[in-house]
Amino acid sequence: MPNYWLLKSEPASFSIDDLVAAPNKTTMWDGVRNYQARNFMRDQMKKGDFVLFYHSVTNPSVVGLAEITREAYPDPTQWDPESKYFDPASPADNPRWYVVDVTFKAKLKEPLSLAMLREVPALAGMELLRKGSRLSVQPVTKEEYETILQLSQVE
DNA sequence: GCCAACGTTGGC
DNA sequence: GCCAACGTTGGC
Repeated sequence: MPNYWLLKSEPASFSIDDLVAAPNKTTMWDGVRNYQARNFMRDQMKKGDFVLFYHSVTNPSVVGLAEITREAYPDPTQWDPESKYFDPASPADNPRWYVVDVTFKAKLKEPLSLAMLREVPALAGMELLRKGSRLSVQPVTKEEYETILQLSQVE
């Protein structure tokens, strides 16, 4: 059984169009530096899992669909002193941070804004809509995912 | 730009 | 182990 996820990204740093433009429409989801998010990626994400791609901060909205195409492996940026994600405290033999590969599937015809999603009763329990929710990698139920699909018209 | 909600750090 | 201080996220 596949899992369903929502991944947040600030479009100014990495947008759905950046994912479309990436080689093989695939990117390494690096820079996650939150343990709860890390645990989801490392312990639960499986190849073939479904992903909602969410733009935060600028016009917060679900903007597209993606897929997990490679399961967790160590995040190389944690050992790169040039990277802003550099973590000198992460041991080479016991990596603290992980990435997965994410591949583009589709854009929504129209973004589904946070404000719109808040008005959908079936989504009332979504982590995304919880006050103070900041988790950038979060599980979504199959029902929530399918509700989003129904609300959106995928290109 | 403001600020609420979180997560992390570090002194004790 | 507690908790104040600090830094960050992210909606508005």
